[in-house]
Amino acid sequence: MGGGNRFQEPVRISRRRQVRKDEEENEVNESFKSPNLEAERRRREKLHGRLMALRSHVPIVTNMTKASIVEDSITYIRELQEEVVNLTEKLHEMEEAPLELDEQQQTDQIIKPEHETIDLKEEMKKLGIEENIQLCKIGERKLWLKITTEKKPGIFTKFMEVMRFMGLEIIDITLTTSCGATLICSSVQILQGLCDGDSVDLEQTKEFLLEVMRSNP
Amino acid sequence: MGGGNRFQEPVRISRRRQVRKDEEENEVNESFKSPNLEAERRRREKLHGRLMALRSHVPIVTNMTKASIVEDSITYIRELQEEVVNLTEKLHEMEEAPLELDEQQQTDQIIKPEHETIDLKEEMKKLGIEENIQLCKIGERKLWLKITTEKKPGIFTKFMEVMRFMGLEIIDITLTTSCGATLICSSVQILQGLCDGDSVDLEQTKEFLLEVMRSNP
DNA sequence: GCGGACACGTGAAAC
DNA sequence: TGTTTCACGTGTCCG
Repeated sequence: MGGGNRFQEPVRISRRRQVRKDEEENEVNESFKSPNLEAERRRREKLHGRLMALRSHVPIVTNMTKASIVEDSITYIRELQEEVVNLTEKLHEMEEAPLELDEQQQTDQIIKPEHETIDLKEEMKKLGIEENIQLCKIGERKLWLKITTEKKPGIFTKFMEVMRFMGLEIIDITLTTSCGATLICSSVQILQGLCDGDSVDLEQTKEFLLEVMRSNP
Repeated sequence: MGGGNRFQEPVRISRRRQVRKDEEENEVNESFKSPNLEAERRRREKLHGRLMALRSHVPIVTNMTKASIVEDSITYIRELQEEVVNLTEKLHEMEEAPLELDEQQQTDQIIKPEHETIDLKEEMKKLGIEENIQLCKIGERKLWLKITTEKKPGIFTKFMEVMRFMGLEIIDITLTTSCGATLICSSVQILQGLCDGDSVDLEQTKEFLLEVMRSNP
């Protein structure tokens, strides 16, 4: 890009307009026409100020030119929008746990990576409690599990005992209690047993966890 | 704001310039001067296009005018920036767990809401292990605690047993294991005991947790 | 001197 | 009515 890089300084110096070259030659000459002259001046000034303000809000400016300012601001807006999308995505990823009970149906569809998902909701309903267990195989020797149950003291301890007994090592786990309900999400590493050839005996794991749920410590 | 709301349509119709009113009167008249006429035209066109593009990237536009477009885009950029800040803040809040061990010093300063923070790092160091316990009172009957320790099987179970024994109800808890280390963050509700008048016996809680750390199940 | 970028003053249109 | 915004053509600067 060639030409004048910097903004051209206004012809007038102060607030009031200064005589231009034309008017210098023949001072008042015809003077006349300028119904909206100053108004137009103010308008230009305003737009100029806005553009400078816009420029000050954009971190990276390739060029001082007006078009470049607007262009850069567009790309910046795009970057910001994408960043917001990514962040909310990440946030929702981590917020998977504190879902409302009603929203679980959605989760059932979203999280179904490799293997089948065992949904015991109906079976739990027969027992009169709103319990729900989901198991997913998310890797060669990794499981993802989610448990919703009533808040019962000691159930978490028993859960941990079962996990340890089954040779499942907790990689990470979150527990949240709200309104008398408990939600547990966890990824576990399979240390021993449970492996039947290439796959994991999800049924056995389910049974053990069910036992924990049913027990009243 | 009075005047022309919509952008004025260009005088010329097609690509090539169209005669303006001045030139209509006396066709070729003097024709002459326009060394950069078309260049200027292209420049205006470009800026106009950029502004329209900018407008298309801003969801809320109060007015079609140029200055308004720029102004709205500024406010939009501000909103986006603030949103990004808030989201990253939230994200870091939730990511408190998988902090590097070296970064704990920062956390010690950041999270110090109401009561004193008990840092046992030196004491742990004497024992030759990189263990760290922090307790904070975050409410009338609420504690926030953070434990970093070696990854030892069964330590989590024992931790849960201690919590239950002390009458501390887990509100929420996260456990993360990485590189042989375990990080536990949890908020707990104080159900019974532990209360000494208005404050909580953090020392006693600390001792119990310390016992869990030292035990080798 | 050519091309790009700017401020300027103006007529017209929209409200 | 007047005010506001626009596109236009021009002079001018700079690399």
